[in-house]
Amino acid sequence: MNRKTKIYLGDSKKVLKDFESNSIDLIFTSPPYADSRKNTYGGIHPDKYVEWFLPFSNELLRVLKPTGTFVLNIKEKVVEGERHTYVIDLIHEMKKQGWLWTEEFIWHKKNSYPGKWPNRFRDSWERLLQFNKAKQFNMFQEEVMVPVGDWAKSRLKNLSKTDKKRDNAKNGSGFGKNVSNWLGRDLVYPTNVLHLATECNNKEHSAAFPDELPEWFIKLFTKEGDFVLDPFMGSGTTVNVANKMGRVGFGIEIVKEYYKLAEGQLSQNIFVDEPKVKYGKTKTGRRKKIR
Amino acid sequence: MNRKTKIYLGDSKKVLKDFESNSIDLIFTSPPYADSRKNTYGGIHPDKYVEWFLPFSNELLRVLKPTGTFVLNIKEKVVEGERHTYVIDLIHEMKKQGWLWTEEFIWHKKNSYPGKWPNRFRDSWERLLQFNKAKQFNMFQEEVMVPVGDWAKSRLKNLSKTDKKRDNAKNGSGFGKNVSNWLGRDLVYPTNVLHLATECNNKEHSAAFPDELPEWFIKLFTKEGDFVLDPFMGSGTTVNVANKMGRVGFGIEIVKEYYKLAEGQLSQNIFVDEPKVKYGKTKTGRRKKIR
DNA sequence: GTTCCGCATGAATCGATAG
DNA sequence: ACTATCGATTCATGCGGAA
Repeated sequence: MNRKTKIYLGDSKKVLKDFESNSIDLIFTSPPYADSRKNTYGGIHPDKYVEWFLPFSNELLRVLKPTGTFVLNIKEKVVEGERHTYVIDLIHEMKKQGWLWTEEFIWHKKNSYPGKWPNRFRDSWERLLQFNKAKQFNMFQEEVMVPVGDWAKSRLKNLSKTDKKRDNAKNGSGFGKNVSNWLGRDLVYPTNVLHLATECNNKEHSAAFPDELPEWFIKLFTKEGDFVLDPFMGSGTTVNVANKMGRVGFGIEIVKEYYKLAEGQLSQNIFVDEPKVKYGKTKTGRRKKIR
Repeated sequence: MNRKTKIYLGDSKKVLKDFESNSIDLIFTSPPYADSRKNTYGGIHPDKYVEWFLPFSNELLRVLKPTGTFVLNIKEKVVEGERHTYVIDLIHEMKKQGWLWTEEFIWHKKNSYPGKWPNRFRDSWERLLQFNKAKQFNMFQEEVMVPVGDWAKSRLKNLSKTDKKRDNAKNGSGFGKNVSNWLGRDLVYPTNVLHLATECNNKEHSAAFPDELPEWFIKLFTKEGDFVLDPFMGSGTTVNVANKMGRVGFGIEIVKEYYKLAEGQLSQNIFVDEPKVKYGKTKTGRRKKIR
């Protein structure tokens, strides 16, 4: 198997056929939501969502290592005043395929989409469903420990951002690794709620999640050199982060426009890794803008 | 119908038979969790949970007003390394009964139960499933507005405590109503994530939730004089809070020990409401301790 | 180089209007 | 009647320009 980060343009169901069975350590993805991203995959109707998704999850089950983990970022839409059931239906059907539904993490979004309606408040959270092939899976809990106390969450957020910048400036790789060093001590294990802000940077791909999201799960479920897959790559956040963290990232995207975005991001990231542009201000600035 | 707060000792399925149809404005409850509170209703096995719960929800559907709301606090247990599906199964079955699954709020528990396991982190959130009989239901959004900005959550917590105390000292009822006045302006609507601490006050009933939880939903879904029902009353938090807020509370509990707890709490609360003990420090202190 | 302020902008949802 | 489109609503965040 290819040991270098690589992205593919095409349908995951087909592209994955060339992937070896039991080869991937972590699958982290945020598939197109029902009725969103209409250009992609023809825009899936909520009632057809499960049926549409199952062929993908079946192939993902095959390529995942027995010790690997599949983290699915998803949230059901409101349809005619009710939460649609396609997500909980999907859990049932994936269990039938052989997946274990190990855990449900919550992404508590600090800045959720605004709006006011007579019958509901702003939706401020998304599901991060953890699936596994076996009850024994790799989990490196120490890698995601956080400072103790009330201030932990906001502090961590600021820390990780600052830390990343400084770490990038110094060696251009493995950002976030040294978070613990900055605070030094009194670390505790986190919970199953992640409290992160969405990012509004990415003008060209609206559905991007913050780096911190895949970063957290990559730290938790993989070690350096492991294989990370995002079958609905989008603008490539997961693959890019995985690559920066010294993992081997694989990304698949069917929309050429998004693929190109990811390609640009990734090549830039690799470029930054080269010694000669270690202090390249222009590149750094531009990378930041495109994210 | 009885217009005074009242609690019943018995099985909700039977007690509710005497309740009029379409009479309750809000049902807020945290039923015995699967395999928890084993004395209650014989301790329900996760695999039997849905089957066990449906007769209750069917009766609740009957007594709820068409404009009313049912808020169900629940979280699935881990069984053999997996999250059990009885909660999502329950959503399906309740929809078949005629319930609308309008929304899923998250209770993000600030101080979750401690512990460490090799394959999962501490569970730090619970579901608050909102069900309705009709798409048009009462919702008084202005009653739960919060201060803007980063400081909102911690600020609100302090505010509501102070406010409650001062409000109680002055007139002994309707705590929390004037929260907005203390800050004065810049209030925003909240989201569907509630970030509250659990309370460990109640030593005698382990499954108790904080006052703020029913308080928030009572403010949101009812006005003064409305009827609030908790068919799995436990130590009586919901009924007690409802009563303090000028609503008519109905509580049903099958375990005599819990019923007695609730009875003691409630009589104390009513006692406090009487003018002559307006400044009774002892009573206030004790009530606070027992919650 | 800071800090401060104004402004645009979202994985949204409802209800009304148009076809 | 049923579907598609559009305007109104709302707030945390990051950006750019100004002091």
